Amino acid sequence: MKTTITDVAKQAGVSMKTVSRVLNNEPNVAKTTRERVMQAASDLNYTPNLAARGLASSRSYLIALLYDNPSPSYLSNLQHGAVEACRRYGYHLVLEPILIEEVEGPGLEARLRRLSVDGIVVAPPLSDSAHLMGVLSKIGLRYSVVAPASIGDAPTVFMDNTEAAFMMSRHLIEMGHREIAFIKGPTTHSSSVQRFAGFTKAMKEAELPIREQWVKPGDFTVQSGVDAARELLSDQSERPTAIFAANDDMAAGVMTFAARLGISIPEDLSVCGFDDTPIAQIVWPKLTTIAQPIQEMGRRAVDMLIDRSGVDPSKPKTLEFKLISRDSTGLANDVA
Amino acid sequence: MKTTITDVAKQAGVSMKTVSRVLNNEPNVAKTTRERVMQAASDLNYTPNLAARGLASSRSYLIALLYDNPSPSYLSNLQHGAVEACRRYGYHLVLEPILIEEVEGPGLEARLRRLSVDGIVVAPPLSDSAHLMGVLSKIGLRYSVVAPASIGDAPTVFMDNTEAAFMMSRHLIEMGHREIAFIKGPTTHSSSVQRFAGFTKAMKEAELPIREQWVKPGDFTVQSGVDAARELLSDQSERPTAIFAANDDMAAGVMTFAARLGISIPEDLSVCGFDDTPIAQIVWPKLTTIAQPIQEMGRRAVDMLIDRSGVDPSKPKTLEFKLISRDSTGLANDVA
DNA sequence: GATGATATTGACAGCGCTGTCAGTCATTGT
DNA sequence: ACAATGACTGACAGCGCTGTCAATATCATC
Repeated sequence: MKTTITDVAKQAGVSMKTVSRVLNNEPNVAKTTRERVMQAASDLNYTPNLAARGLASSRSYLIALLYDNPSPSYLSNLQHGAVEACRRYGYHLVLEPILIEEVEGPGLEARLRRLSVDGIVVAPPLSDSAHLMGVLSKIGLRYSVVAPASIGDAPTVFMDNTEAAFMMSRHLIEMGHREIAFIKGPTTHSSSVQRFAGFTKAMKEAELPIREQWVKPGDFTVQSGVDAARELLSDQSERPTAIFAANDDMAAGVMTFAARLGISIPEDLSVCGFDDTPIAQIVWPKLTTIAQPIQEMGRRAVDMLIDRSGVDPSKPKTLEFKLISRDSTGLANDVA
Repeated sequence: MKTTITDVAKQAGVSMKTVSRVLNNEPNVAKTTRERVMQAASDLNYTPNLAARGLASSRSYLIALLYDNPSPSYLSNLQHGAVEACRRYGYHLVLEPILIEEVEGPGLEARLRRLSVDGIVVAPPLSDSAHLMGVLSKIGLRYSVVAPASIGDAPTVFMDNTEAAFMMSRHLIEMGHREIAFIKGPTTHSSSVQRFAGFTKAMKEAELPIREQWVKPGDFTVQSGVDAARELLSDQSERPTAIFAANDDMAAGVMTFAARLGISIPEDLSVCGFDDTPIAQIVWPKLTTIAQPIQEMGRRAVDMLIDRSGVDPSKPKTLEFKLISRDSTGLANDVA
């Protein structure tokens, strides 16, 4: 037999409503009453029925995380931050994977409607989809966005990819590199577009030429890094002294390929990545990269959803990145 | 204004109950009625209110995943499988991280009680805790376990770590290795204990000696792999020809250290890992390892929770592993 | 000591759905 | 033809909680 709020009320000698007030930390309950109720509740091992509470108050105490399989470590960090924030507020996080291909599909709206959660956190790359945001707004679901760029008018947590890539490029330039190659990410991700933009900006500012053949496409996989490296490094007479890969996996691919060619890092070639995934510390030498505060992003996204005081949707919250200089970048070796 | 089941009933000209029957796929509804209701529901863009449904039927359509930050890729795979299975049944997965230290603590029981989900999937390493299972049973929560070993009488999904490690060891032995070192995982994980047991068994069967100084402790981190490798490889005159690390990260650590020493893999040294994490394909040469069907485990764990037909808790479901032979293992080079 | 403001409490009516049970048909068997 | 079966449907009473609103108790003020 499940104990209900009525049992507690009886035990404490008060009305159901008063028990409810105590349990929800509402004001205007006498201190002694509050204590009596608390005691009764713990005596009876009472736990509220979430469904009933939800039905009566039309809240679910659930937040959904919408994502489309990003890298495990990204997801795991974001989740971690989000769950932590949820717990602070007594909420729970439910997982809702949505393939980016499904976003424009017909079933999406029904699926989101059916969700019945109090709020939604949209993670990249879904956060690039204006269409998705539109549907969310239309349905009237509250949501916040973890995004590389701010779109729409929902609360957004933000990291300046352009600026980060700019700093990283400057880091290389300051070490004397002039022949810098770049491996791009998928052009559908706005974050990878921005990373390239940051690189371009730094090169322009330093009045260095961007050689077309030294800008390679990639898709964020290790393999695409290897492929790009093959093209970049095979011509001995014309080699860049540094390669900036738009993420760590591709940078790892570059390092792998360089190792096979006997090119030593960072003496003959500097390599840097982006994201500071676990792999950055696994490769040898350890990878210079950009650390994003992903957990913090998850936390903030949930904060903005639940505690909307002081949230101005028009002002996305910008979080700081960190350039982590490890061992894969070094002074340029002019011997070309 | 949210549309309710009453609206649909009116629109279709039937009773609420009949709408409910249609929506829940209950039998004994005339085909034409069913269609009329469906039509009405979709016309009105109706979506059931989960809280109300939950209150009335005392089901929540939620499954919780209990975990204590395993590696991101493990978690991500398990989740993926679990979420997929949940979706098939119209359930959702909520995340419930629990630190292993908290398991014995006082707040745990209250926290689990408060959960109000229909079922719980317990992931390793929490699944090693008999105490946790005890609490779960006591509360009367239905749960299933993803575990390296079967404990208690809950439905369990199972992979035979011992057997897998045995096979891997045999793989090395068959390639002519006799001097094989082993790097253990944390002894608190039953899976790492089993992996070592499998290794021992294979060595015994092949009548090969297990040298004590060639069995090193580790904690599943890359660094511990590096440390173990340092001890294992620094004495040139007495080097193993193969190293079996109890997980991929440590194997990667070994490879990194070997590279620094100029030891080439697999010519001078064979290395193998366990788990087939993404890193196995990132290192060079690619790592020979054991692939666990983690996603499948997540899927099964949820299946057993929701569709209990044909589940015999006393017979844990054993899933198959795969030995993936890549490039980090090769024939023993007898030149010692 | 009377007045209004404020703090504290409870009665009651649902929230939107499903379980129970009873009722209406159409179909089958004898 | 009549009972017995089974298919189909609906009325109704909650599930366990919270919102609303009214009632009462307490306090400060002049």
